[in-house]
Amino acid sequence: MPVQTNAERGRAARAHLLAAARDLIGEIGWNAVSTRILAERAGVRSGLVHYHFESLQALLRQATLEAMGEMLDGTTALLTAAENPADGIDAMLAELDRYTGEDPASLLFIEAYLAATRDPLLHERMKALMLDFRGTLAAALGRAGHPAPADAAAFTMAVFDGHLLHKGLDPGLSASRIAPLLRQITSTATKGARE
Amino acid sequence: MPVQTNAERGRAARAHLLAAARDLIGEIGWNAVSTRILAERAGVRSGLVHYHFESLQALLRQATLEAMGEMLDGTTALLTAAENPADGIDAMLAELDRYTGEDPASLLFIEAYLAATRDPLLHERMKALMLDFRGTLAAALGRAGHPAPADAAAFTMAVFDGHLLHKGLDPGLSASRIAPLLRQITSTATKGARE
DNA sequence: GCTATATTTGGTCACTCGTCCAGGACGATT
DNA sequence: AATCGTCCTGGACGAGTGACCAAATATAGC
Repeated sequence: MPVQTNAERGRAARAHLLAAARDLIGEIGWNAVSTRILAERAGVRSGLVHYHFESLQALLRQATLEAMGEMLDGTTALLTAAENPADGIDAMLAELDRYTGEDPASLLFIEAYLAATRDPLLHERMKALMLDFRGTLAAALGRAGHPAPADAAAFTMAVFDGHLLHKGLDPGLSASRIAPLLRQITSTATKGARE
Repeated sequence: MPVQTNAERGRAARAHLLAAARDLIGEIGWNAVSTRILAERAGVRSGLVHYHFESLQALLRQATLEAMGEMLDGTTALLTAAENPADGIDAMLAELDRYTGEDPASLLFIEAYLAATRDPLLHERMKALMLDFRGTLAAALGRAGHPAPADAAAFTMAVFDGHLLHKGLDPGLSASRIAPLLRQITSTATKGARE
Protein backbone atom coordinates (compact mmCIF):
# COMPACT_ATOMS: atom_id res chain seq x y z
CA MET A 1 0.00 0.00 0.00
CA PRO A 2 2.19 2.82 -1.24
CA VAL A 3 1.57 6.31 0.02
CA GLN A 4 2.05 7.53 -3.53
CA THR A 5 1.76 5.58 -6.71
CA ASN A 6 4.44 5.97 -9.30
CA ALA A 7 2.29 8.14 -11.51
CA GLU A 8 1.24 10.32 -8.60
CA ARG A 9 4.83 11.06 -7.71
CA GLY A 10 5.50 12.01 -11.29
CA ARG A 11 2.54 14.35 -11.51
CA ALA A 12 3.52 15.97 -8.22
CA ALA A 13 7.09 16.60 -9.36
CA ARG A 14 5.82 18.06 -12.61
CA ALA A 15 3.41 20.33 -10.77
CA HIS A 16 6.10 21.47 -8.35
CA LEU A 17 8.36 22.39 -11.25
CA LEU A 18 5.62 24.39 -12.96
CA ALA A 19 4.74 26.19 -9.73
CA ALA A 20 8.38 27.01 -9.06
CA ALA A 21 8.72 28.38 -12.60
CA ARG A 22 5.71 30.65 -12.08
CA ASP A 23 7.31 32.24 -9.04
CA LEU A 24 10.88 32.37 -10.27
CA ILE A 25 10.20 33.98 -13.63
CA GLY A 26 8.78 36.99 -11.82
CA GLU A 27 11.35 36.97 -9.06
CA ILE A 28 14.58 36.77 -10.99
CA GLY A 29 13.54 37.13 -14.64
CA TRP A 30 12.84 34.68 -17.45
CA ASN A 31 16.44 34.33 -18.58
CA ALA A 32 17.78 33.93 -15.06
CA VAL A 33 15.71 30.83 -14.35
CA SER A 34 18.07 27.87 -14.64
CA THR A 35 17.38 24.17 -14.36
CA ARG A 36 19.27 24.01 -11.07
CA ILE A 37 17.61 27.00 -9.39
CA LEU A 38 14.24 25.76 -10.60
CA ALA A 39 14.80 22.25 -9.28
CA GLU A 40 15.97 23.49 -5.90
CA ARG A 41 12.87 25.65 -5.49
CA ALA A 42 10.65 22.77 -6.55
CA GLY A 43 12.35 20.38 -4.16
CA VAL A 44 13.49 17.97 -6.87
CA ARG A 45 16.81 17.16 -8.57
CA SER A 46 17.80 19.10 -11.61
CA GLY A 47 17.91 16.06 -13.86
CA LEU A 48 14.14 15.75 -13.54
CA VAL A 49 13.56 18.90 -15.55
CA HIS A 50 14.51 17.21 -18.79
CA TYR A 51 12.66 14.03 -17.90
CA HIS A 52 9.32 15.81 -17.53
CA PHE A 53 9.84 18.54 -20.12
CA GLU A 54 11.40 18.70 -23.53
CA SER A 55 13.51 21.70 -22.61
CA LEU A 56 13.77 24.44 -20.03
CA GLN A 57 12.09 26.85 -22.44
CA ALA A 58 9.17 24.45 -22.88
CA LEU A 59 8.71 24.29 -19.11
CA LEU A 60 8.75 28.09 -18.75
CA ARG A 61 6.38 28.43 -21.68
CA GLN A 62 3.86 26.01 -20.23
CA ALA A 63 4.01 27.53 -16.74
CA THR A 64 3.44 30.96 -18.22
CA LEU A 65 0.53 29.94 -20.40
CA GLU A 66 -1.17 28.13 -17.53
CA ALA A 67 -0.81 31.17 -15.27
CA MET A 68 -2.13 33.52 -17.94
CA GLY A 69 -5.01 31.23 -18.78
CA GLU A 70 -6.10 30.92 -15.16
CA MET A 71 -5.84 34.65 -14.64
CA LEU A 72 -7.89 35.45 -17.73
CA ASP A 73 -10.49 32.86 -16.76
CA GLY A 74 -10.90 34.53 -13.39
CA THR A 75 -11.12 37.92 -15.02
CA THR A 76 -13.69 36.68 -17.51
CA ALA A 77 -15.76 35.42 -14.58
CA LEU A 78 -15.68 38.88 -13.01
CA LEU A 79 -16.82 40.39 -16.28
CA THR A 80 -19.71 38.03 -16.92
CA ALA A 81 -20.90 38.24 -13.32
CA ALA A 82 -21.35 41.99 -13.55
CA GLU A 83 -24.59 43.59 -14.66
CA ASN A 84 -22.91 45.69 -17.32
CA PRO A 85 -19.37 45.83 -18.71
CA ALA A 86 -18.52 49.10 -16.98
CA ASP A 87 -19.25 47.54 -13.60
CA GLY A 88 -17.32 44.44 -14.65
CA ILE A 89 -14.31 46.58 -15.51
CA ASP A 90 -14.58 48.25 -12.12
CA ALA A 91 -14.43 44.82 -10.52
CA MET A 92 -11.40 44.00 -12.68
CA LEU A 93 -9.73 47.21 -11.55
CA ALA A 94 -10.33 46.33 -7.90
CA GLU A 95 -8.65 43.01 -8.58
CA LEU A 96 -5.81 44.78 -10.38
CA ASP A 97 -5.10 46.80 -7.24
CA ARG A 98 -4.02 43.60 -5.49
CA TYR A 99 -0.97 43.51 -7.72
CA THR A 100 1.83 45.88 -6.85
CA GLY A 101 3.71 45.82 -10.13
CA GLU A 102 6.69 44.38 -8.26
CA ASP A 103 5.33 41.04 -7.12
CA PRO A 104 6.22 37.85 -9.00
CA ALA A 105 2.73 37.55 -10.45
CA SER A 106 2.81 40.99 -12.03
CA LEU A 107 6.32 40.57 -13.33
CA LEU A 108 5.56 37.14 -14.74
CA PHE A 109 3.12 38.70 -17.18
CA ILE A 110 5.52 41.42 -18.26
CA GLU A 111 8.30 38.87 -18.67
CA ALA A 112 5.90 36.81 -20.75
CA TYR A 113 5.27 39.66 -23.18
CA LEU A 114 9.00 40.00 -23.72
CA ALA A 115 9.63 36.29 -23.99
CA ALA A 116 6.84 36.06 -26.56
CA THR A 117 8.70 38.40 -28.88
CA ARG A 118 11.53 35.85 -28.96
CA ASP A 119 9.61 32.56 -28.84
CA PRO A 120 7.23 32.05 -31.77
CA LEU A 121 5.24 29.27 -30.11
CA LEU A 122 4.70 31.29 -26.94
CA HIS A 123 3.80 34.27 -29.09
CA GLU A 124 1.12 32.31 -30.90
CA ARG A 125 -0.45 30.86 -27.75
CA MET A 126 -0.39 34.14 -25.85
CA LYS A 127 -1.88 35.98 -28.76
CA ALA A 128 -4.72 33.46 -28.89
CA LEU A 129 -5.41 33.88 -25.17
CA MET A 130 -5.28 37.64 -25.47
CA LEU A 131 -7.52 37.86 -28.54
CA ASP A 132 -9.99 35.50 -26.92
CA PHE A 133 -10.35 37.69 -23.87
CA ARG A 134 -10.43 40.83 -25.95
CA GLY A 135 -13.25 39.31 -27.95
CA THR A 136 -15.20 38.53 -24.81
CA LEU A 137 -14.73 42.05 -23.55
CA ALA A 138 -15.66 43.57 -26.91
CA ALA A 139 -18.79 41.42 -27.11
CA ALA A 140 -19.89 42.58 -23.68
CA LEU A 141 -19.28 46.21 -24.60
CA GLY A 142 -21.12 45.72 -27.87
CA ARG A 143 -24.15 44.22 -26.14
CA ALA A 144 -24.22 47.25 -23.84
CA GLY A 145 -24.40 49.51 -26.86
CA HIS A 146 -20.86 50.78 -27.08
CA PRO A 147 -20.27 52.39 -30.48
CA ALA A 148 -16.75 51.00 -30.97
CA PRO A 149 -16.51 47.91 -28.79
CA ALA A 150 -13.39 46.41 -30.39
CA ASP A 151 -11.32 49.55 -30.00
CA ALA A 152 -12.57 50.14 -26.47
CA ALA A 153 -11.67 46.57 -25.51
CA ALA A 154 -8.14 46.91 -26.89
CA PHE A 155 -7.82 50.27 -25.17
CA THR A 156 -8.95 48.87 -21.82
CA MET A 157 -6.47 46.03 -21.94
CA ALA A 158 -3.65 48.42 -22.78
CA VAL A 159 -4.62 50.54 -19.78
CA PHE A 160 -4.51 47.53 -17.49
CA ASP A 161 -1.08 46.32 -18.51
CA GLY A 162 0.34 49.80 -18.81
CA HIS A 163 -0.90 50.63 -15.34
CA LEU A 164 0.80 47.52 -13.97
CA LEU A 165 4.03 48.46 -15.74
CA HIS A 166 4.05 51.95 -14.25
CA LYS A 167 3.05 50.78 -10.80
CA GLY A 168 6.35 48.97 -10.57
CA LEU A 169 8.11 52.33 -10.85
CA ASP A 170 5.65 54.38 -8.82
CA PRO A 171 3.83 52.36 -6.16
CA GLY A 172 1.73 55.44 -5.43
CA LEU A 173 -0.38 54.66 -8.45
CA SER A 174 -3.72 53.12 -7.60
CA ALA A 175 -6.42 51.65 -9.77
CA SER A 176 -8.89 53.96 -8.07
CA ARG A 177 -7.21 56.90 -9.79
CA ILE A 178 -7.75 55.50 -13.27
CA ALA A 179 -11.15 53.92 -12.64
CA PRO A 180 -13.25 57.06 -13.30
CA LEU A 181 -11.26 57.85 -16.43
CA LEU A 182 -11.59 54.35 -17.80
CA ARG A 183 -15.30 54.38 -17.05
CA GLN A 184 -15.58 57.40 -19.34
CA ILE A 185 -14.36 55.16 -22.16
CA THR A 186 -16.29 52.02 -21.42
CA SER A 187 -19.66 53.43 -20.46
CA THR A 188 -19.98 55.95 -23.28
CA ALA A 189 -23.31 54.70 -24.50
CA THR A 190 -24.58 53.23 -21.26
CA LYS A 191 -26.73 56.22 -20.54
CA GLY A 192 -28.42 55.48 -23.84
CA ALA A 193 -30.27 52.32 -24.79
CA ARG A 194 -29.92 49.10 -22.83
CA GLU A 195 -31.82 46.48 -24.85
CA MET B 1 49.37 64.68 -36.68
CA PRO B 2 47.26 61.76 -35.53
CA VAL B 3 43.88 61.14 -37.08
CA GLN B 4 42.53 60.53 -33.60
CA THR B 5 43.94 61.63 -30.32
CA ASN B 6 44.11 59.18 -27.48
CA ALA B 7 41.16 60.72 -25.69
CA GLU B 8 39.09 60.79 -28.86
CA ARG B 9 39.57 57.08 -29.36
CA GLY B 10 38.47 56.51 -25.79
CA ARG B 11 35.31 58.53 -26.17
CA ALA B 12 34.48 56.75 -29.41
CA ALA B 13 34.89 53.31 -27.88
CA ARG B 14 32.72 54.32 -24.97
CA ALA B 15 30.03 55.63 -27.29
CA HIS B 16 30.15 52.49 -29.42
CA LEU B 17 29.64 50.34 -26.34
CA LEU B 18 26.66 52.40 -25.20
CA ALA B 19 25.10 52.31 -28.66
CA ALA B 20 25.60 48.56 -28.93
CA ALA B 21 23.96 48.12 -25.52
CA ARG B 22 20.94 50.12 -26.64
CA ASP B 23 20.37 47.80 -29.57
CA LEU B 24 21.23 44.53 -27.90
CA ILE B 25 19.06 44.96 -24.81
CA GLY B 26 16.02 45.11 -27.08
CA GLU B 27 17.22 42.44 -29.47
CA ILE B 28 18.20 39.65 -27.11
CA GLY B 29 17.05 40.84 -23.68
CA TRP B 30 18.74 42.61 -20.77
CA ASN B 31 20.07 39.44 -19.14
CA ALA B 32 21.35 38.01 -22.40
CA VAL B 33 23.69 40.91 -23.10
CA SER B 34 27.17 39.71 -22.23
CA THR B 35 30.44 41.57 -22.25
CA ARG B 36 31.67 39.55 -25.22
CA ILE B 37 28.56 39.93 -27.38
CA LEU B 38 28.46 43.62 -26.53
CA ALA B 39 32.11 44.16 -27.41
CA GLU B 40 31.78 42.31 -30.69
CA ARG B 41 28.80 44.45 -31.71
CA ALA B 42 30.64 47.61 -30.70
CA GLY B 43 33.74 46.59 -32.63
CA VAL B 44 36.01 46.62 -29.59
CA ARG B 45 37.66 43.97 -27.42
CA SER B 46 35.76 42.64 -24.46
CA GLY B 47 38.33 43.79 -21.93
CA LEU B 48 37.41 47.37 -22.72
CA VAL B 49 34.02 47.03 -21.09
CA HIS B 50 35.49 47.03 -17.61
CA TYR B 51 37.97 49.72 -18.44
CA HIS B 52 35.29 52.24 -19.40
CA PHE B 53 32.56 51.04 -17.03
CA GLU B 54 32.48 49.85 -13.48
CA SER B 55 30.46 46.79 -14.39
CA LEU B 56 28.30 45.40 -17.16
CA GLN B 57 25.18 46.40 -15.22
CA ALA B 58 26.43 49.97 -14.94
CA LEU B 59 26.93 50.09 -18.70
CA LEU B 60 23.44 48.76 -19.40
CA ARG B 61 21.97 51.15 -16.86
CA GLN B 62 23.63 54.18 -18.39
CA ALA B 63 22.70 53.20 -21.96
CA THR B 64 19.09 52.73 -20.90
CA LEU B 65 18.83 56.01 -19.03
CA GLU B 66 20.36 57.94 -21.93
CA ALA B 67 17.93 56.36 -24.38
CA MET B 68 14.93 57.06 -22.17
CA GLY B 69 16.04 60.60 -21.49
CA GLU B 70 16.46 61.40 -25.19
CA MET B 71 13.11 59.87 -26.02
CA LEU B 72 11.29 61.79 -23.30
CA ASP B 73 13.02 65.02 -24.36
CA GLY B 74 11.76 64.53 -27.90
CA THR B 75 8.29 63.75 -26.65
CA THR B 76 8.29 66.80 -24.42
CA ALA B 77 9.19 68.89 -27.45
CA LEU B 78 6.18 67.50 -29.32
CA LEU B 79 3.97 68.37 -26.40
CA THR B 80 5.16 71.93 -25.93
CA ALA B 81 5.06 72.65 -29.66
CA ALA B 82 1.35 71.83 -29.83
CA GLU B 83 -1.34 74.43 -29.32
CA ASN B 84 -3.13 72.39 -26.66
CA PRO B 85 -2.29 69.17 -24.85
CA ALA B 86 -4.85 67.09 -26.73
CA ASP B 87 -3.16 67.99 -30.02
CA GLY B 88 0.22 67.32 -28.43
CA ILE B 89 -0.91 63.86 -27.40
CA ASP B 90 -2.12 63.23 -30.93
CA ALA B 91 1.35 64.10 -32.17
CA MET B 92 2.83 61.75 -29.57
CA LEU B 93 0.50 58.99 -30.77
CA ALA B 94 1.63 59.51 -34.34
CA GLU B 95 5.20 59.12 -33.14
CA LEU B 96 4.21 56.03 -31.17
CA ASP B 97 2.97 54.39 -34.35
CA ARG B 98 6.54 54.29 -35.63
CA TYR B 99 7.31 51.67 -33.01
CA THR B 100 6.10 48.16 -33.71
CA GLY B 101 6.35 46.71 -30.23
CA GLU B 102 8.88 44.22 -31.56
CA ASP B 103 11.73 46.53 -32.56
CA PRO B 104 14.77 46.94 -30.28
CA ALA B 105 13.73 50.46 -29.28
CA SER B 106 10.31 49.37 -28.04
CA LEU B 107 11.67 46.36 -26.24
CA LEU B 108 14.46 48.34 -24.63
CA PHE B 109 11.89 50.33 -22.68
CA ILE B 110 9.97 47.28 -21.56
CA GLU B 111 13.19 45.57 -20.55
CA ALA B 112 14.08 48.70 -18.63
CA TYR B 113 10.88 48.55 -16.58
CA LEU B 114 11.70 45.00 -15.60
CA ALA B 115 15.35 45.69 -14.89
CA ALA B 116 14.32 48.62 -12.71
CA THR B 117 12.43 46.29 -10.39
CA ARG B 118 15.72 44.50 -9.69
CA ASP B 119 18.20 47.41 -9.76
CA PRO B 120 17.51 50.10 -7.12
CA LEU B 121 19.69 52.72 -8.78
CA LEU B 122 18.05 52.26 -12.17
CA HIS B 123 14.68 52.30 -10.45
CA GLU B 124 15.41 55.65 -8.83
CA ARG B 125 16.67 57.31 -12.01
CA MET B 126 13.87 55.97 -14.19
CA LYS B 127 11.28 57.02 -11.67
CA ALA B 128 12.70 60.53 -11.69
CA LEU B 129 12.58 60.69 -15.50
CA MET B 130 9.05 59.35 -15.53
CA LEU B 131 7.72 61.65 -12.81
CA ASP B 132 9.35 64.62 -14.51
CA PHE B 133 7.58 63.92 -17.78
CA ARG B 134 4.34 63.13 -16.03
CA GLY B 135 4.59 66.48 -14.28
CA THR B 136 5.10 68.28 -17.58
CA LEU B 137 2.12 66.52 -19.08
CA ALA B 138 -0.06 67.20 -16.05
CA ALA B 139 0.92 70.87 -16.06
CA ALA B 140 -0.08 71.19 -19.71
CA LEU B 141 -3.39 69.49 -19.05
CA GLY B 142 -3.98 71.68 -16.01
CA ARG B 143 -3.32 74.85 -17.99
CA ALA B 144 -5.88 73.70 -20.54
CA GLY B 145 -8.45 73.39 -17.80
CA HIS B 146 -8.51 69.65 -17.23
CA PRO B 147 -10.28 68.89 -13.94
CA ALA B 148 -7.90 66.10 -12.85
CA PRO B 149 -4.63 66.69 -14.70
CA ALA B 150 -2.43 64.45 -12.57
CA ASP B 151 -4.66 61.41 -12.97
CA ALA B 152 -5.14 62.06 -16.68
CA ALA B 153 -1.38 62.31 -17.17
CA ALA B 154 -0.73 59.02 -15.38
CA PHE B 155 -3.54 57.44 -17.36
CA THR B 156 -2.17 58.65 -20.67
CA MET B 157 1.29 57.31 -19.95
CA ALA B 158 -0.15 53.93 -18.99
CA VAL B 159 -2.06 53.84 -22.26
CA PHE B 160 1.12 54.54 -24.23
CA ASP B 161 3.23 51.83 -22.66
CA GLY B 162 0.38 49.35 -22.50
CA HIS B 163 -0.34 49.90 -26.16
CA LEU B 164 3.29 49.23 -27.00
CA LEU B 165 3.24 46.07 -24.92
CA HIS B 166 0.17 44.73 -26.71
CA LYS B 167 1.39 45.74 -30.12
CA GLY B 168 4.19 43.21 -29.77
CA LEU B 169 1.59 40.48 -29.55
CA ASP B 170 -0.85 41.89 -32.07
CA PRO B 171 0.80 44.01 -34.76
CA GLY B 172 -2.66 44.87 -36.03
CA LEU B 173 -3.04 47.41 -33.27
CA SER B 174 -2.56 50.97 -34.40
CA ALA B 175 -2.33 54.21 -32.50
CA SER B 176 -5.08 55.58 -34.71
CA ARG B 177 -7.51 53.18 -33.05
CA ILE B 178 -6.84 54.48 -29.59
CA ALA B 179 -6.39 58.15 -30.49
CA PRO B 180 -10.09 59.09 -30.41
CA LEU B 181 -10.61 57.26 -27.12
CA LEU B 182 -7.62 58.89 -25.49
CA ARG B 183 -8.77 62.28 -26.73
CA GLN B 184 -11.97 61.73 -24.77
CA ILE B 185 -9.86 61.62 -21.63
CA THR B 186 -7.43 64.41 -22.33
CA SER B 187 -9.76 67.01 -23.82
CA THR B 188 -12.58 66.68 -21.32
CA ALA B 189 -12.65 70.32 -20.35
CA THR B 190 -11.28 71.77 -23.57
CA LYS B 191 -14.72 72.70 -24.79
CA GLY B 192 -15.08 74.75 -21.61
CA ALA B 193 -12.96 77.67 -20.53
CA ARG B 194 -9.58 78.35 -22.06
CA GLU B 195 -8.13 81.02 -19.82
C1' DG C 1 8.32 -14.49 -6.21
C1' DC C 2 9.95 -12.00 -10.80
C1' DT C 3 9.79 -9.08 -14.57
C1' DA C 4 8.37 -4.75 -17.11
C1' DT C 5 7.67 0.09 -16.68
C1' DA C 6 8.04 4.72 -14.76
C1' DT C 7 10.53 7.81 -12.04
C1' DT C 8 14.63 9.55 -9.98
C1' DT C 9 19.53 10.11 -9.14
C1' DG C 10 24.05 11.97 -9.54
C1' DG C 11 27.16 13.15 -12.41
C1' DT C 12 29.56 14.53 -17.05
C1' DC C 13 29.89 17.24 -21.22
C1' DA C 14 31.32 21.34 -23.75
C1' DC C 15 30.36 25.95 -23.28
C1' DT C 16 29.54 30.85 -21.72
C1' DC C 17 29.63 34.01 -18.04
C1' DG C 18 31.55 38.61 -15.32
C1' DT C 19 35.51 40.15 -13.60
C1' DC C 20 40.16 41.04 -13.24
C1' DC C 21 44.96 42.12 -14.56
C1' DA C 22 49.85 42.15 -16.35
C1' DG C 23 51.72 44.06 -20.00
C1' DG C 24 51.78 46.34 -24.68
C1' DA C 25 50.75 50.51 -27.50
C1' DC C 26 50.54 55.25 -28.27
C1' DG C 27 50.12 60.37 -28.01
C1' DA C 28 51.55 64.22 -24.90
C1' DT C 29 54.88 66.48 -22.09
C1' DT C 30 59.24 67.61 -20.64
C1' DA D 1 65.01 60.90 -26.08
C1' DA D 2 62.99 59.73 -21.94
C1' DT D 3 58.98 59.75 -19.20
C1' DC D 4 54.13 59.85 -18.12
C1' DG D 5 49.30 58.93 -18.36
C1' DT D 6 45.72 57.09 -20.94
C1' DC D 7 43.88 53.50 -23.73
C1' DC D 8 43.82 48.91 -25.12
C1' DT D 9 44.91 43.72 -25.57
C1' DG D 10 44.58 38.88 -24.72
C1' DG D 11 44.14 35.64 -21.63
C1' DA D 12 43.17 33.57 -17.08
C1' DC D 13 40.01 32.56 -13.10
C1' DG D 14 36.20 30.16 -10.86
C1' DA D 15 31.45 29.77 -11.34
C1' DG D 16 27.38 28.68 -13.63
C1' DT D 17 24.88 27.04 -17.89
C1' DG D 18 21.43 23.43 -20.76
C1' DA D 19 21.40 19.08 -22.11
C1' DC D 20 22.10 14.41 -21.62
C1' DC D 21 22.57 9.63 -19.80
C1' DA D 22 23.73 5.20 -17.41
C1' DA D 23 22.61 3.38 -13.29
C1' DA D 24 19.58 3.07 -9.26
C1' DT D 25 15.09 2.87 -7.32
C1' DA D 26 10.23 2.22 -6.88
C1' DT D 27 5.78 0.65 -8.45
C1' DA D 28 2.69 -2.49 -11.45
C1' DG D 29 1.46 -6.54 -13.54
C1' DC D 30 2.07 -11.41 -13.90
